[in-house]
Formats: sequence, C-alpha cells, structure tokens
Amino acid sequence: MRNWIASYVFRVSDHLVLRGQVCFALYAASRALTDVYRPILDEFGLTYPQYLVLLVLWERGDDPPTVSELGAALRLDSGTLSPLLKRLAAAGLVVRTRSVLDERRVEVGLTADGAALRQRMTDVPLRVACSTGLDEAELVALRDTLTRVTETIHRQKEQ
Amino acid sequence: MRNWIASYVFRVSDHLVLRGQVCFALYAASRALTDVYRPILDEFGLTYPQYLVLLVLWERGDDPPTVSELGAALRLDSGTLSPLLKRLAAAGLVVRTRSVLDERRVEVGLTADGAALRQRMTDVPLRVACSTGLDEAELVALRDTLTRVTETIHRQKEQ
DNA sequence: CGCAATCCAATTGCGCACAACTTATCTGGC
DNA sequence: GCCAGATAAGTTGTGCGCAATTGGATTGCG
Repeated sequence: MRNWIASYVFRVSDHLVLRGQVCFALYAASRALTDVYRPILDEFGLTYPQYLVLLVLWERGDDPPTVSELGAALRLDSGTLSPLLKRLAAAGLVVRTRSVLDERRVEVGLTADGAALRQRMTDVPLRVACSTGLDEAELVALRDTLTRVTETIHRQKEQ
Repeated sequence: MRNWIASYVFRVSDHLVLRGQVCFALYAASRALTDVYRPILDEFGLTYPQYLVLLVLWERGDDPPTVSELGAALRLDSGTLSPLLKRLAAAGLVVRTRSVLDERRVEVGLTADGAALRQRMTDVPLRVACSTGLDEAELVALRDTLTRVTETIHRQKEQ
C-alpha cells in the first residue's frame, strides 16, 4: 500500500486500478459534492448547473452576458445552455432578449425574482464547504490546484 | 458555522463568486479531464463511464461482480448501469448472466475481447496524467485529498 | 457593392446521472 | 408452507453535457 503512493505513474500504467487514478477521484468527488448541493438547491427549485448560471449573472450585475459569454465563463456550449436558460426563464428568474445591435446575440438578464434570490442564497457555499471536512488551507489549496489543472488542459487544447 | 470557512468563501472577493468556489473548480476540472479522455477512449469505442466499468472488471479478474457491486465501486445506481452495461454487452466486451444461486442478481463478466482490451489500454492513464501538468507528488496529494472529501461526504450521508 | 466565410444561438441525437417506480426474487417470522 | 418485508435489476422521466447540424445575422475581402 505504501510503495504505490510513492510511484503513482508506474503503478497505474502497470495495473489500471480504479482507486489509484486521479481521474476517478475527481469524477467521484465532483458527483459527491453535487449530491451535497442537490437537497439545498431543491429548496430553491434549482439544479446545480442552473445555480452556476445564476452565480455568473449575479456577478455581472447590470451587464447581462450573452449566451456565448455565459458559455465561456462556465465552459458550456449552447447545446447545454439554450434549454437550461429556457427553464430558468420559465421559472421567472431570467429574461432572454435579442441584442438590438447584433441580432445573432441573446442577452441573459435577471428578473427581479432572479436578482432577489441572491440574498436568500448567501449561506449556500458555507453549508457546502463544511460538508467537505477540509479546513480553510486545504480548501484553498484544492481549489487552486484544480483551477491550475483545468487551465493547463484548456491551454493545450487551444494549440 | 465556523469562522475559517467564512474566510475561505470571502477570500477572493465578495459573496457567491464563481471562481472562488471549490465546487466550481471541481466541476470544471472533472469535465476538463473527461475532455482529455474522450479522444483517447474514442479510439476504443468507449465512453468514460464505460471505461470505469472495465477498470473494475479487470481488477476483479475471475470474480465477476454483480450490478450492485459495480454500483458500489463506482457509486452509480442501476438506472445508470443497466443501459450502460447493455451497450458494453452489445459491443461484445461484457456478458451479463443471471446468478444461479440468486436469480435477482446479474453477474457482469468480461468476454475475451473485453479482457484483451486491458493490454491495449495500459498507457491510457499515463497519457492522461501528463495532460494535467502536475508532477507525481501533486497527483498523489490531489487524489488523496479528493478521496478524503468523497468519503467524508458519503459517511455523512449514511447517518 | 456582392457574396463567401464567419459567427451566434438553437436544435437534434446520444449517453450519462439520478429520482421514482415496477417486477421478480428471496428471506425471516410464524 | 405462507406471506410481509426486503432486496436486485430494470424502466421511465427529467436534466445535463457534448458533437454535429441548421438557420439567420454579420463581417470581410475583392
């Protein structure tokens, strides 16, 4: 058990073991954290990706992003966002308006209800962070490592 | 509510900021890594969850797991696994057989093709690990932190 | 100006994830 | 042996996530 920690690459390339791979750890942790969010977001009638969209809109304030800009922030394409935004609009949280200057673009703005939701959800990240069992330093380190991995991968793709 | 958590959440800027949250970093990194797998697994006609199922089957060797046991290893339920296993069976990589001792159970075994695939895929984890840009120590630390988070969350759920 | 190339959002199709439910089988208490 | 409850796998329905395509708007180049 010890010497396999000492040699991640060698062991894995030799034996293809599930528990030894970062990829599975990442996949499992991501779904586990979504499980923590689900009952909390259910109180607000939201799914996790819908909540992420609202995070971006709250952050943007008076400057409603286009579907593309939302996609760039969340790394999601129109195939995912179009129906998701339709559901947020049907819930009365969001309005979609064709840009006057460029009719290809659709601007995604908050309704009063959508904007008001922000105040009611301020403690959500706190509740989720607690469930990880990590302390502050570990949370920050984890976030920064993951962000670095994501950016490394995306940089490679652009070339 | 502990104070250290509050300082984690509010470190980067105010409330509810996308880039400041571990949850988004995890979600983004998981999808980014799946993006790395996609073209590689395409060569073998597999999706990422199908590859994970094969990892478990290869690891088990002569002892074919039931659908439930597969589900416990991957944290997936029959609603996900049943159709996935059907597709693996249609691809000729897997056979599903009702247990003789307990006819509720379905044992998932490898075909010759499914078993042979292991040899052809030994270098897959290496190719993916390289794309993260992390060194060996970082990979091991990341994997262990994520595994700890996942287990903490699951322990909380069982209570 | 003309029009091909580009861009943007939406749509289609497929494969997860997961909740809720159904069907078949098994177990324990009597 | 009988049956209530538990268990296993499958099915249905919803919502992502992403590739590929479509249709309308815009840009740029000659």
